[in-house]
Amino acid sequence: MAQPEAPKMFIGVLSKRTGCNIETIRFYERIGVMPKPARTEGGHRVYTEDQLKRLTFIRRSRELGFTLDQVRDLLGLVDGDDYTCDEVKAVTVEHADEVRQKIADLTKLKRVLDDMVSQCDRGDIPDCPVIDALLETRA
Amino acid sequence: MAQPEAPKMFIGVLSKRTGCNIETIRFYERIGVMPKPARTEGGHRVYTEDQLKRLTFIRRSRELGFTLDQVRDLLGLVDGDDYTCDEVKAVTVEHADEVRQKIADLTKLKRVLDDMVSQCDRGDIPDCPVIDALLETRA
DNA sequence: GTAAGACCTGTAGCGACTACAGAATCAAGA
DNA sequence: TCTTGATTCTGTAGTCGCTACAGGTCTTAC
Repeated sequence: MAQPEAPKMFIGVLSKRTGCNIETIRFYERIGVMPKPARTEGGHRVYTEDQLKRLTFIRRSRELGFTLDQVRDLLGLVDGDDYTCDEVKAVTVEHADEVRQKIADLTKLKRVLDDMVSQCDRGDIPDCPVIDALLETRA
Repeated sequence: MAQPEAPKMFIGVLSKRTGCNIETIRFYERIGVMPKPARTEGGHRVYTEDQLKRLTFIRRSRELGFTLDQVRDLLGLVDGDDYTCDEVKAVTVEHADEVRQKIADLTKLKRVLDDMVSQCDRGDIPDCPVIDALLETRA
């Protein structure tokens, strides 16, 4: 029954398959969101398909802007194995709300910046409305 | 002509008048965006109104999301004293553009999160569409 | 056997602060 | 003048999420 051995999944392959940079993978291991993988005799990390799945999960979560703490929460739920949809939803809704707030803040900001710029069209004179605005004490 | 001495502006007062936290003021001094202020005999920092103006400028700029590098640029222009409105405008437009991009990115993100949540309303069953989405390999 | 490439550990850096500890100074009241 | 309590001082280390080395070892194809 000796199967032909599949080539071992080293960190470089994992990196390519997940799009997650090698240094980052090792960093995730160090902080404990990724488990310590098996090693070759020489000490190279060898990963399983399950670990690839986990890293994909982490990476996707990060792309969606979850903090590593939130990722830890999500992983904790999934690891627990008896998570409910509601629990996961709670984390997600919380995050969505933070994003909403950030968008609102940035939108306000953008308006102020645009206003400043639009007063700026007087060319190359040194008297600048942007500078004036920046020197104003906060309302 | 000996005027009654005005009370010296210590760092605490500067902090309150600018809304900028004391540690941050010292940090700005260390990295060189704020000048080294005068000192009392005992070594306490004493600030001038000009320095308050400068800190206000920095703080306002940071509130508007300029990076410290951009703030340095702006200060460099103002310090040079012969800056033109166009130069200042360039920095501001560049920043406004970054903000626009950030808003666009976050808006996309928010949509994905909302989508995920909206599929989530099945209650407390463990099979969760958010988790499924996170496990998917990127498109 | 050799050589190129991938991998290893450990440490330090980024940006923009923030948070101490432990000592010294300042200013007002008794 | 002394004391007290608030403020300030310096210096260092921590935050977040990586990223970038240096200087070595392992794997693998030729």
